[in-house]
Amino acid sequence: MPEPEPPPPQPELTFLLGMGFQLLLAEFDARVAERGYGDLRPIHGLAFQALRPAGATSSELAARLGVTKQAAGQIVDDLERRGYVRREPHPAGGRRRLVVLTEAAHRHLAVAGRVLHALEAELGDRLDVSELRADLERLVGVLADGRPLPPLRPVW
Amino acid sequence: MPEPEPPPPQPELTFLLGMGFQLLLAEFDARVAERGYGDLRPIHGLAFQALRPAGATSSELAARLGVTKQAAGQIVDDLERRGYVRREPHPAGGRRRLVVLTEAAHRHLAVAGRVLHALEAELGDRLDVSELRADLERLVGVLADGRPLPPLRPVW
DNA sequence: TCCGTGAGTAAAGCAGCTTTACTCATCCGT
DNA sequence: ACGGATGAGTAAAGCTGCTTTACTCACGGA
Repeated sequence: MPEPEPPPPQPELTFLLGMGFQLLLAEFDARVAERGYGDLRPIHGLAFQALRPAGATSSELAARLGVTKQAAGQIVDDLERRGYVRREPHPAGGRRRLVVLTEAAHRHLAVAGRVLHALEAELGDRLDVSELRADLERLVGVLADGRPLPPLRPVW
Repeated sequence: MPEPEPPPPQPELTFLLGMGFQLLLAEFDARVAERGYGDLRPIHGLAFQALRPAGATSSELAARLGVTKQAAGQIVDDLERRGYVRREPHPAGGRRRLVVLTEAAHRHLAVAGRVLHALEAELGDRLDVSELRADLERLVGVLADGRPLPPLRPVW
């Protein structure tokens, strides 16, 4: 019989990472949606975190999210229409405008944080999460190879 | 001073999974591209794997990739134009057509396999990959909760 | 024979971006 | 004081990789 090419020997590490991320994020997203935030995608949560401490301009937001400033501007437009952010005059003046979170966004961050920690705690009952976390930190450290981590993006 | 919400305590597990996947896939993709396959995206590799043993109809391919049959049809059209697959009459007749891999696709699978294993071997020199793999298998098992694993998709 | 079923195709629509091309306000060097 | 250069923001079109809607066609069985 013909022997075309060796099959992947085990579940590939790359595959497992992707599948783990996909399943965990899906579960997180479903639970957050259950709590009334079905209108927010992961990128919105990342935007909230990027804006958390004191706000930012949409150009700064663009850099932190790894998208163009036009895309960031569209995200901010969308979030503003839905009451999650406000645009305020920028203290440094110029053409800048400071994008800041509203109370609604802070409430979402609090809920999302609680959901995430509850989820990790549940996982902690079934496997050694701290070992996994330590291994992943090493993996990320090795692959980043001294460079700063790029923004987290939809991958492909 | 106001105390808005607790900051995430550590690098979140979800974040680390996503970042690990993103970095590892990017490195894999770059190395495969260096070997002359810059024209193939991850979805094409997944399609090759789904078609490997004896080919499949494009509807079967759609199911395995988790996309509509129209999307699978477009992927097949694209791969056919570029010489990675052929459409043959289906032995079971009907309107079906069997999509099979050409030698070019088998060569790509062989190259991609070697690159992936080399990459994992390099990581193995710097961290305990088998422990990580075992942890990830447990994580995926817990999150899948008895259900079959869904197709791997771009996540968000 | 006719109908149901499932494969495949065609065309339009859509989300979420990027690219290209600008407008403005401020800053800095002369 | 002035004339760029710089960087924020906006506008509009384009693009990719899908989905949705709507068919056509071949076969299989009642």
